[in-house]
Amino acid sequence: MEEKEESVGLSGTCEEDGDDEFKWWEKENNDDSVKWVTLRHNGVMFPPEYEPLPSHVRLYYDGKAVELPPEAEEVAGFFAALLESDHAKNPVFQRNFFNDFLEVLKRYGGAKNGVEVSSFDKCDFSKMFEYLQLQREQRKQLSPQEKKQLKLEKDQLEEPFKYCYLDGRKEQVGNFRIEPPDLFRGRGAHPKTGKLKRRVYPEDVVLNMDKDAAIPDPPAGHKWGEIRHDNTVQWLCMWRENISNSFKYVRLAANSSQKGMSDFKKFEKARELKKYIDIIRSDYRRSLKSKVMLERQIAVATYLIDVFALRAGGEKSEDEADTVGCCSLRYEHVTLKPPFTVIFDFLGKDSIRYYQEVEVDKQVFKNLTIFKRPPKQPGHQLFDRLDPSILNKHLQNYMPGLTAKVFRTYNASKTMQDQLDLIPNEGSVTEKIVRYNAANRAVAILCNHQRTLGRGHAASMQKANEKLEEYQWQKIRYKKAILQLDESELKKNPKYFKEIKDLTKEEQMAIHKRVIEREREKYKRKFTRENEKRKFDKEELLTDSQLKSWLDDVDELEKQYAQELETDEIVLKPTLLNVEKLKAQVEKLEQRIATSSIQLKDKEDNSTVALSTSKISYIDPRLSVVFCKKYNVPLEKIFTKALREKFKWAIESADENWRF
DNA sequence: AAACAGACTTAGAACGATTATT
DNA sequence: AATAATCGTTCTAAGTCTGTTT
Repeated sequence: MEEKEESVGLSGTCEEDGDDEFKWWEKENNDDSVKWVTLRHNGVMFPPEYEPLPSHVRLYYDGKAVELPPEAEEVAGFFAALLESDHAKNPVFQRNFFNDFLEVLKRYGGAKNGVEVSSFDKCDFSKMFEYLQLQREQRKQLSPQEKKQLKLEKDQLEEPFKYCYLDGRKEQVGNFRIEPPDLFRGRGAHPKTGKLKRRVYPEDVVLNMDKDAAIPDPPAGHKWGEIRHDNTVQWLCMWRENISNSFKYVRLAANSSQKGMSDFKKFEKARELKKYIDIIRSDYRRSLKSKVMLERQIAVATYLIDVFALRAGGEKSEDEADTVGCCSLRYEHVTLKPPFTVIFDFLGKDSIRYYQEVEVDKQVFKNLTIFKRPPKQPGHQLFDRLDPSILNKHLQNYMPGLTAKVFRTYNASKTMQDQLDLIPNEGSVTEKIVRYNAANRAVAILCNHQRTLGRGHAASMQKANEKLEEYQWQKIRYKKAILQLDESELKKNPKYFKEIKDLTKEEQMAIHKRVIEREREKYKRKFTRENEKRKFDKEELLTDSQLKSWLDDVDELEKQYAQELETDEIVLKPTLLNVEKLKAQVEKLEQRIATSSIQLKDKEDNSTVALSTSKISYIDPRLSVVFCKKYNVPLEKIFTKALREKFKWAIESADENWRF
C-alpha cells in the first residue's frame, strides 16, 4: 500500500489534487509537439493468470473426455464461451481457432490421456460451455452485499492504475488494463477472425514516462520490455499485438486535458473549413470538367466526400476484411442509372454496409461513367489515379491541416446546427429532446452510423404492434356498445362509427386468442408466485381449485368473445353501460393509440441508427450546450455524466450566442 | 513515390446498471 | 418482485493520417 502511494506520490512538484482545476481552454496553446514535461504512473494492470477448470469439466472428442494441458484448455475455453454466438458458427472463425488451438495443444505435449485431437467436427465444447454459463449465473445470483464486496476488491486492485500525473496534475487513465488473451473477433469477413490473441507479458510492454519518474515494479518474476522517455507522444504504455502485428496503447481517459485539447482542436479545424468551403466547392465543380484525368478524379472524390460524407478510403491489405472508402471504391460498388442516379453499395468501416440510391450532379454522373469505361471491369479501382495522400495534399493547398475527415466533422456539425435552428422554442422538455434526437439522427444518417438490431428487437416490435391492434379492437368494441345502447348515435355522427367494420372476423379471432392466452398466463403466474411466497412465509397454500376457478373465469370470457363474434352483441360490465362513459373510454384509447404509434414509429426509425457515435465524435458539443441553454433543457438529458466530463471545455466556454 | 511504422481518432459489440413494465 | 427494455460504459477493432525510410 505504502509503496503504491510513494511512486505516484512522486508527482512531486506542482499543484494540489482536486479543486484548482486546469482550465486549459482559457489558455493560448498552439504548439502540441511536446505533450508533457513530467509524466508519472504505475504502469498497467495485467489480467489474472488462467485458472484451470475443475477436472469433471472437459472437452469431449469423438465422445471421449480429453485431458488438456491448461494452456490448451484455456484456448478451448475461449471458443466454448462463444459457442452460442455467431462467431462459433463462422467457418473461418472455426478454422482459425482450431489451427491455433492444435498448435498450442501440440506445443504443450498433447492431451494428457492420449486422445488424439485432429478434427474440429469431433469436438464437443458443450460441457465447457455449460460450466461457464453456470459460473456466470452464479455470479449474477450473488447477494447485493457479496457483489459490493467483490466490487470493492476490484476497485482496490485497480486504484493504483486509474490515475497518472501529467505535469503534476492528476489525470484519469483510459484503458489501464492489458487486453486479456482471447480469440480475435474480427468484424465482417475478416480472414484472421478466430485466431488466438496471445497473452501479453510485462516483457512485451513498453512504458513511457519522464526521466525522473519512479519505474513501477513489474509483476513478480518479470521485467518490463522497455522504459522510454518520449514526451512527443501521448501514450503511457504500449505493446505489440500478434494478430496484425500492430501496436496497442494505454492512454489518458476521454475527460483528460490532453484528449480535451485534441478534441477542441479538431472542432476548431472543422470550423476553419467554413472559410474555405465555398471556394473548395466552386473549384471542384469547375474541375469536374478538367482535361486532366487526375484533376477530374480529385474533383469527383472531393464531391463524394463533401456531399455524402464518405471516408477517405485507404488501401487495405489482403489479410483484412474487404472494406472500402471513397478512394478505394471499385467498379462494382457504383451502379449508374441514367440520367443522374447513382447507387452506392459497398462495405465501409467495420463492414457496415453503405447503400444509397441518390441523384448526383450531372457532370459527376458523366465522370463516373468515364471512370467505369472499358477496359475497366469489376475488381478495378474507380479512382485509379488517386489515394488519400494525394487527395489530402490537394486539400492542404486550400487550408493547412485540411484532410478528408475534416469534411465529415464539418458537415456533421453544420447539419446539426441547421437542424437545431429549425426547432421552435416551445413545448415540453420531453418534446424538445425528441426534436434534438431527430436532429442528431439526421447527422447519424449522414455519417451512416448503424447498429445491428438487438436480439429481441423483432419480437418487441411485434409485441408493440399487437398491443396497438388490441387498443384498436377495444375501441371498436366500445363503439359498437354505444350503438347497442342508443342507435340514434349513428345518425348524429356516422363518421365516428365508420371504423367499427375495420376488423375482419379473422383479425378479431386472432386478437381474442392473444388476449385470452395472456389472461391465462397471467393467472398461472400469479398462482405460482403467490404460492412461492406463502410457502416462504409458512402460510396456507392456495389450492388447485382456486387456480381452476380463475381459469374458469377466463374460459367464460373466451366464450363470451366467441359469442360476440357470432352475434355481434357486445357484453360489458354494467358500470360501463352508459353512452357518456363509453365515449370517455374511447377517447382514452385514442390518446393511447396516438402516443403508442408515435413511440413505435420512433423506435422503428431509430432501430438501425446509432446516435451515439456522432454525438461523441462529430457534433461540436458546444452546439448541444447552446441548445440546452437557449431551450431550457437540462444538459444531463442530452449528455451522460461521462460525456459531461469529456466535454467540460465546451460546457464552460460556450455562451448562448455561440455558433459553429 | 512507394512502403512502412507509428500514433492517434472513430466504431459497433458486449456487458453491466438502471429504469419501466407487468 | 420479477422480468424486460433501455441506457450507459467498457472494450477493442478498424479506420485516418503523419513522418520516416528506401
